[in-house]
Amino acid sequence: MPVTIADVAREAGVSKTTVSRVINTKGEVDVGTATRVREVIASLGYVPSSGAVGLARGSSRTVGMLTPPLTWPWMGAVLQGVVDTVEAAGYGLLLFTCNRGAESVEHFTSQVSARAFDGLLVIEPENTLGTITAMHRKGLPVVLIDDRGHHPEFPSVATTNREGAASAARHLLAAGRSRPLIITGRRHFGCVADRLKGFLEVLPTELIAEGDFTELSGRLAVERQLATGRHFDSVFAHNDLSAAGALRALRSAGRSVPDDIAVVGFDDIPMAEHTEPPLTTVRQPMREMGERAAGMLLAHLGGEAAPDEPVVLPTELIVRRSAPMP
Amino acid sequence: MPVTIADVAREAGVSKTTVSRVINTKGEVDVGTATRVREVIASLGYVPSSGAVGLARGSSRTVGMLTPPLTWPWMGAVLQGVVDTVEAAGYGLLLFTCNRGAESVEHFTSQVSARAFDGLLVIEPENTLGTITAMHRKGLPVVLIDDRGHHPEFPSVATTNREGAASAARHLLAAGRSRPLIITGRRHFGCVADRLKGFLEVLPTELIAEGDFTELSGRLAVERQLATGRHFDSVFAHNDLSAAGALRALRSAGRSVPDDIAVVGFDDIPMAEHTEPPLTTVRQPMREMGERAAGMLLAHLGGEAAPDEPVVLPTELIVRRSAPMP
DNA sequence: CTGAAAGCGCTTACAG
DNA sequence: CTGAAAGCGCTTACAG
Repeated sequence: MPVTIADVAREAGVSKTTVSRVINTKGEVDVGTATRVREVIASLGYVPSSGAVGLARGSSRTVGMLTPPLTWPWMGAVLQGVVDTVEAAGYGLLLFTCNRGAESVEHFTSQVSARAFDGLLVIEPENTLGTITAMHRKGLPVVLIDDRGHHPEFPSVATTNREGAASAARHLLAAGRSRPLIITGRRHFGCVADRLKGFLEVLPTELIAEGDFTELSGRLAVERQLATGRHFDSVFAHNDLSAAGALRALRSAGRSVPDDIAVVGFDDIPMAEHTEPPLTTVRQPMREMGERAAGMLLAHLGGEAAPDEPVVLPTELIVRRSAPMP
Repeated sequence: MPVTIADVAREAGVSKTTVSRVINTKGEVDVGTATRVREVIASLGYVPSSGAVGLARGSSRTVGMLTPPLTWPWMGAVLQGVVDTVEAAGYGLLLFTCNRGAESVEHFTSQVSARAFDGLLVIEPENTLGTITAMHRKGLPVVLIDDRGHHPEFPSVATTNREGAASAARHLLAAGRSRPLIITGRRHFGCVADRLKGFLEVLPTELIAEGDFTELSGRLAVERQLATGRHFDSVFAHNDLSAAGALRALRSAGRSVPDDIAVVGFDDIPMAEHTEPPLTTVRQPMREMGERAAGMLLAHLGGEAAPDEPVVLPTELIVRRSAPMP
């Protein structure tokens, strides 16, 4: 039903080969012929079938991306960075999410989807790393975004978790805070260990509550700490969501931020500007991470060797009112 | 290099036809043969090439999605709804963004990408509607998400903008507010006209400021209104971002929310829970919209007739402290 | 229950 | 500068 290259060829009175050549501007073609072919293409509204092109060329000019839930507050930025980069290179982006746990990963792997893309971008695969590694070993180019501490055998891009946390600690220290409460993410994440280490090296404390990156866990951590009656003068939360929870708990308890207690988060999600007071936080360049990861994958597909060291992008301390400049 | 159906056939001592049959569980196959083939598939790690399958079958089992910037606060929810639905049906999702304006739409259209998908999901195409309509007329199934007032010739899913705004007005009225300031989005959006109308029918006012859905525009609208000295006792913002701006401006000016001025937003983005005070808002079921739109497209691809009326999902008033129950 | 062969819509040496 | 033909990896009537 749709118009094919054969239709164009017939209409223009040339061979399919010639049509293909003008489309891909490959090899010499008579200027007159080329114009005529182009006119026919336009008038017929011809668009090459990507399936056929991919089959013939042996590549799909598409990259896949496997993501955690898209409702995570920083996913939009990463995704935007990836899409921009991929699109600018004339590639397509095939999106997968592993919401439904291991089952959906199986699905993902064995689906026709495999080989629908030339390379794969992965964010925080959790229980997926084994599968991904297997695919990588079979020859699928893979780049990991925001490695959380599993050091995979493929390239990855990360941020300076340790140094970022250290900068938060230095900031609090400079503001005269000496008894911080740390609200971590799940301990098995590599980034959590790094942030903990970076912070503690600068500003040691034994007030450490394990959270899970949710607003609720931040709120609970502060409530429990207040209940113990043990003094603290600041909070360092491992992400902005739990920092927002901490802010809320402090306000409910009648503590003033930052006068009584300063609060620093991590991520700089859009919400961080809008909490009360606005949140001082360690910014992760999520969009840039998406761009870099996509760029690395594309370069690899283009034949460049993959870097064997993880690419590490710098964090930046964003100072707002929850922990102002001293 | 990768293993093909021919490799499997050879290894299992059968024809490609038979392999294809066991993969697609089509036609009768001897149980023994089937098991053997499956073993070979597993041991070789064979995965069909989606390009070849699509070419042979004439469909790609992939849907495309054209989106505005992914950093918009409610995009994650829509996208998640779409991905879940599409994945559950065994389809892939190809993501496109029209960041770079008309040029990127051209690109999008004429790219190999066209025909890489069987159907297209579109959010708020702005200047793209013409192109999309043309593609639709050529036979591409299209579903529009969150129609903003261009009533296209293809199916769409929307929310009850008018009734949602009316519910906000009734809520303010019940709380004894009679002088609202309305902060709209761009006037040429259909949803803006609907929200304006729905609100004004219940609670007329001549205090109307045109905004553009940004935090800044909400802040400025309130600042200007305060500068005029004209009294107002509430704000109805056409989205949560500008409502957040309004909250900030009111706080800076020393006005108490909700005591002096009640504020109601629209959308219920994740941030709405975390403003100070938390925002009363008209919730749009973004995730459900994504699910429904994807479901409609899939059903259409499956042969069902497209509904000729837009599907309209109900909004819901979420009451928080910025405009509490009377 | 199974296979040989044609065909899906392209690209790419190979000839000319 | 141009074309005929083979081939990419599948599926699908058609025969048996």
